[in-house]
Amino acid sequence: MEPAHYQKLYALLKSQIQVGNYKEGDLLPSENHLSATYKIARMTVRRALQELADEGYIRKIKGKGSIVSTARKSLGILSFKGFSEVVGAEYEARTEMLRPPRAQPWPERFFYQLTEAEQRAGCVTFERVRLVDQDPVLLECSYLPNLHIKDFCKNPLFNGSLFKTLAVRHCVDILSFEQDIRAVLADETIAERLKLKAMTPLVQIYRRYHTSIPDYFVYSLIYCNTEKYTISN
Amino acid sequence: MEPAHYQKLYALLKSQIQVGNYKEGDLLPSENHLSATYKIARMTVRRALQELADEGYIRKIKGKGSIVSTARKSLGILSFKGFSEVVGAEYEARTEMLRPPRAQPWPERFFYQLTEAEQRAGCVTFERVRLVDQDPVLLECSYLPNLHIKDFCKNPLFNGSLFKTLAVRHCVDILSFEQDIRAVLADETIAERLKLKAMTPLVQIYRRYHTSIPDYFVYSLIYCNTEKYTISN
DNA sequence: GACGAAAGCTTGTATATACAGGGGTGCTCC
DNA sequence: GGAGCACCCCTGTATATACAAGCTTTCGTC
Repeated sequence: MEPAHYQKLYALLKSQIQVGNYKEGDLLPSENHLSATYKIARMTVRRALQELADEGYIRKIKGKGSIVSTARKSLGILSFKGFSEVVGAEYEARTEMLRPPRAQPWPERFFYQLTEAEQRAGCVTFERVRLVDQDPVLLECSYLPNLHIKDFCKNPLFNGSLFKTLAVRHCVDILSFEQDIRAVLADETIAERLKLKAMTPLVQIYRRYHTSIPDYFVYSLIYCNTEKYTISN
Repeated sequence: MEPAHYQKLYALLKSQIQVGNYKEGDLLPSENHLSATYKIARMTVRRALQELADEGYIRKIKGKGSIVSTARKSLGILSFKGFSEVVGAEYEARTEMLRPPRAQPWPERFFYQLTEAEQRAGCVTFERVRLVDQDPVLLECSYLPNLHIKDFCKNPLFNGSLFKTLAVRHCVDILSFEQDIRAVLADETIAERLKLKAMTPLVQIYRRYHTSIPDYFVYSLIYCNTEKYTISN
């Protein structure tokens, strides 16, 4: 069945934002303008804009218009926050690719139960470290079922972002996630990667991201050193 | 200014659900029925129901109706999940009040920056332990600014739930929260409360809950033993 | 020139109406 | 009695219209 008008407009505007045709701070065409342009009722346009606003793609201001806002609303993407003594300081954050994307079979005893289709497809996996002020504070291993992501390994990540890469190049949108959090002691492998003493307490996070494609999930295993910074979401 | 019709209907239905006039699984009156009862257009009713659905109070089913669903949608309330060997087992969860609610000044060096109004009002604080299968796994210290919560300390929590107490008795709704997560080693005090060895890694969570009252926040400091269970949200 | 009112844009709320399509009930026909 | 169909109630989508209210610009008056 064909998608509803409001869904088509929603998808259209969203993709334009993601690709960058509308940039952060830009004013979207007004509701009446969109209504006239696409020959649909204003209430239908409003419905599409409402969904964009709910997901944080735009911010609507009465009397003014709809403003594009890249900052997705509370999808709980990990971010860091300076702790106690360093509050207010400025950070330089950087991400390093430790192990570039490669197609391979899933690890044995994966941390989430995989469907048979996922199991068969194998996975694309890579490993990144995030550094704040030269300190490695986060180790992230990402796992994507090798489906819907043709040629993923052939190019570097779009803007250095996995989510943007999936959205722009593969039409896969991250909608939400579930996560399991534990506190663990660093083992030698991780201690070496994060340059810390063994037995340092770390936050370990298993994540399963839900996408706009039914039954297509993206997985991450994350280790965080929270001595100097906390994890916020 | 008077709230909009859809907001009034939204608030009315929400409170009826919270109080229990509509129970989980119940069918709400149909949109046309509500429209006729309250003499407002069906589209306006739909708007109210849409908000309830967005927040997970109801689940709408085409051709059937709106079903009340107590389980709030992903507000990220902490829940536990059995880990590896215990997946599938059944748990008996219990909460114990270690230190009952009491009004007192705020602790020195509180983990979130307080406004002057909050500082002046002082706080109501209490401490609870959550046990799973007799094991204490979570220690939660809650702090509420002593405003809008008259006689909070005089009665036990409604249904044992802080959020339900605030909603039903004080008309304060929890809308969202921000949190800071760290991994720490248990000190002696906490080790004793959670009956574990010192130096066990714990997940420490600072939370600030946003409520339906502007500038009114509820705070929690949480310690979790994640040896056997993980934290999900 | 400065200030203020008015005009003209925007989004927000509300209504009435229409039709599509899913769910459930019950009836008819076999 | 059972399968299938018709009907009714429900939510989903879409439209046209109206007015309220916020923001910006323009224009006119002082």
